[in-house]
Amino acid sequence: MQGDLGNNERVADPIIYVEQRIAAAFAKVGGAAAVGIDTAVRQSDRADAQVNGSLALAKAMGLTPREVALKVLEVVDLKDICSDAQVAGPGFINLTFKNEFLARELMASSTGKKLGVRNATKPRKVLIDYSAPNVAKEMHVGHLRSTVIGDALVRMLTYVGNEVVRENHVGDWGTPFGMLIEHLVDLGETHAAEELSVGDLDSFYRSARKKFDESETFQTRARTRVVALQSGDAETLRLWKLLVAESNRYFQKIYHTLGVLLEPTDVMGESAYNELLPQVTTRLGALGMMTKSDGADVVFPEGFTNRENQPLPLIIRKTDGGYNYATSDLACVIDRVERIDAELLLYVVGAPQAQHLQMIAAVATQAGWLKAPREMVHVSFGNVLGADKKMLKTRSGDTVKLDALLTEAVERAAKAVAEKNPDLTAEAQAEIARIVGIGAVKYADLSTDRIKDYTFDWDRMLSFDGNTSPYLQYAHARICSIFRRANVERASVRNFEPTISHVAERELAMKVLQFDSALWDTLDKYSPHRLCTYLYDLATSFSSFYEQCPVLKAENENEKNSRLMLCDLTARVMQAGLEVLGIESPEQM
RNA sequence: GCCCUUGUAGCUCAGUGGAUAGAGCACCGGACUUCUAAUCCGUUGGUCGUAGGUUCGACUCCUACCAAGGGCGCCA
Repeated sequence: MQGDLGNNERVADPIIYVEQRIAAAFAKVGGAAAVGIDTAVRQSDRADAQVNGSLALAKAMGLTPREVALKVLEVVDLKDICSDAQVAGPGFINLTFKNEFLARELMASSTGKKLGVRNATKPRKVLIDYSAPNVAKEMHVGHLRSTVIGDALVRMLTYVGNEVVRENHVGDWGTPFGMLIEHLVDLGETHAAEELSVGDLDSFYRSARKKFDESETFQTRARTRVVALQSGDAETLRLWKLLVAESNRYFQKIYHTLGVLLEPTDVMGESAYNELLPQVTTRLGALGMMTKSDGADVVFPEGFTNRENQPLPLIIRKTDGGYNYATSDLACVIDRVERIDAELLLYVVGAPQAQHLQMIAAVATQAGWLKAPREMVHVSFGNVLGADKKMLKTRSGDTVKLDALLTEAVERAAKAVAEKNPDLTAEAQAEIARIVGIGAVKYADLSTDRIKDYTFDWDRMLSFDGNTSPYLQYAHARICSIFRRANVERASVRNFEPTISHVAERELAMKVLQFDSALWDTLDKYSPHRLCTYLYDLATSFSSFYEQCPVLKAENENEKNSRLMLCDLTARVMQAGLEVLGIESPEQM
């Protein structure tokens, strides 16, 4: 996925800006030899940016890298951009940007529509499958990552101009519903609804399970009920819908607390694909892809083997004639491609499903349902671990309920707020605690590489030091505070072209201008932690600036306005960055 | 047995084929009559799991091995 300049948004990142000129210079110097050479301009700790292409090109041209670099510098025109461009070390070109150039780029970012972020070159219709809780089961910590990562991707993809379709693949069908409905009948609808509406889904499920395990007559009832459900018995469906509705109401409550965009209309439960299931078998049959194996209808996609090194089947129709999740997932692909016409299908699903999803993709591709440029991507993620390095559990060994987890987050944050800022009203404290607590949980989840497991640690995620959301939020709040003190409207400084002089101003300016690169880099890999790392760097640069560069007591009016402009832009980037991660930015803390 | 993922400082984690591998915590030492010290600045700390290979150049790409976790036929 690529960014584009065609949205009236001038590219703000000086590194991207200079890249085009450098590439042209390399082509001029190297001619045919330069084709395929990486001329990318990169961030550097020795200068504002560095160019490495000379080292790669030298051999093909029969010159030393330094000679190539000198030739490139002869050809390239950087007068308006760089104050310095030097060959260094074995043949790197170190670039130093003019402060006036940085100031112009800051203006472009400040007055642009999206803080310098480019729109997608070709906006796509993107479908995101995420969250996926189960009806009549509590949402627990296992649903956290899918929900939070999926929500962040929705926001980021939307921000750069894609059309995003959210789908919550709720587990609302299957054999457990026989016992759940019978349990509902036993309790009486009113009482059952009460129990479900207070969110005590686990005990409901456990009681049903217990009866099922202990009573043969209950088992028989449950099995009969499953048959009735699948054959569309009206009364059974009515009871089933009751369960689904109560559960969805509860999920929505959690989503609201968590601050994710999922709505009831985004629910596309497994049951939604029931009518498509027979079509999956007939279409695969018509394509000649299905074979009988041990009584079941299966497809053998290429490249998958089992324990005995035999071809591994994807079971489409079980020996008993029933369908399973593979069938349902294939129906999903058909629906998403043919009805919704999504071009990119994102599955924000745990890593253990990798092979299953690969098989689904393989079969769907072989069947001709998934054709380039349509693509299916597994956005996989690892587990949430406790301090013991095992799956996070409560002290008593139960799964951690999401509801309880979020409540505790806000409580812990409230304690910190009360301690640090007791002068605020109770209402203000509660609101800040909510934003900080929820933000901390989400940020902890988003800020490490999603592919890895991560260790859940209250103290660390709520700390104001290090790569945490409170630290980022604090940077934002401090800026808001400056404007409150100055009694200056934020918007009034946005057209002021700043003068960059202090080294800390420069550092901060460079960081602010990298928002676009950071966001696109994040989208490129569907890895929100990259944006987190950027925002943390931005906050660090700001904190350093804040220490060294007085704003309200600047030496003169120009310096003061310059710094106010830089502060406002920093705050806006921070706020926008956090927002696409699904995290709010309080104005005071 | 086959396949996938992970392995970086005492701990938690970043790291785009480029120069001297970076943060935070912890440890030690500094800075509040100051725009929020919920902060900042400095010191200490590394066989990048191991061994080969590709390359001008490897934490990064390839191969093998070691370790941890996960997956591998009718649950979803």
